[in-house]
Amino acid sequence: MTVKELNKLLKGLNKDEIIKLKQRRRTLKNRGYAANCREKRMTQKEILEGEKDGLRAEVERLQRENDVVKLELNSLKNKYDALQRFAEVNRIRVLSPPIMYSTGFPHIVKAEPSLG
Amino acid sequence: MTVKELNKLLKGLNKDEIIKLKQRRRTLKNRGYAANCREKRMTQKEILEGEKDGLRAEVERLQRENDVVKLELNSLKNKYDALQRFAEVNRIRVLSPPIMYSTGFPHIVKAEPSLG
DNA sequence: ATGATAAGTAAGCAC
DNA sequence: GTGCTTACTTATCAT
Repeated sequence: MTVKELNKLLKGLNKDEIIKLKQRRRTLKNRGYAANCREKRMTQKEILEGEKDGLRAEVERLQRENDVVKLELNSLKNKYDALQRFAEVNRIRVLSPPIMYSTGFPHIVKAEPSLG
Repeated sequence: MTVKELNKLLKGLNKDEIIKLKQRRRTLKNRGYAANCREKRMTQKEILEGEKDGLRAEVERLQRENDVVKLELNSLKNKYDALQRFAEVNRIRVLSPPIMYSTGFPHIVKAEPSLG
């Protein structure tokens, strides 16, 4: 390939010999181009598959994250509901003053739900 | 192609003529196989890209869903905190009986937070 | 002229 | 023998 001009220096040849040599050089280069082309095809295919794998991993990550957040949400919903029931009980007791017994302390009508 | 056996019926020929014909048939078939192969390659590439697109869509869907759930979670956290502060106030009032004024009703020390 | 790519050809593998 | 795949060659296109 570095013989680019060198070949031309070999001009002391039959003209069709020169043509044949030039054609030979072209063919060899084409061989390289073809190989190049094939490799590029495979490379791009691998890239594509790599991107696919990356996306699949991302999907799984997001699904796990999603599951976690949904569990958190459910858990908090339960806590919230429990707290709300508890608050309702107390609000009622506040709005209508608690029954007083001889102890002088208000009667606890319902046990507190666990608040985690 | 349906001339499979028909070619053999044409056996009244120079033996190398027969070989040449068989080779010709093989070459033509190979041409078809090659085209087939190329088309398959392109098809599979398209399939791969389709799967990639599907996964990308899935990722976006999950991200949106994730965002929604996280917003829900945050919103509920706020509600929960507000409710908890409210409950604390009332719980205190319950544990140490509310101050009574001349009206005979307990004094509301702090406004209730909005409970949605 | 050089590089890339599509189509065709031939070699080799697998059934 | 048939079909598929790979490497090579050729034709063609763009730079």
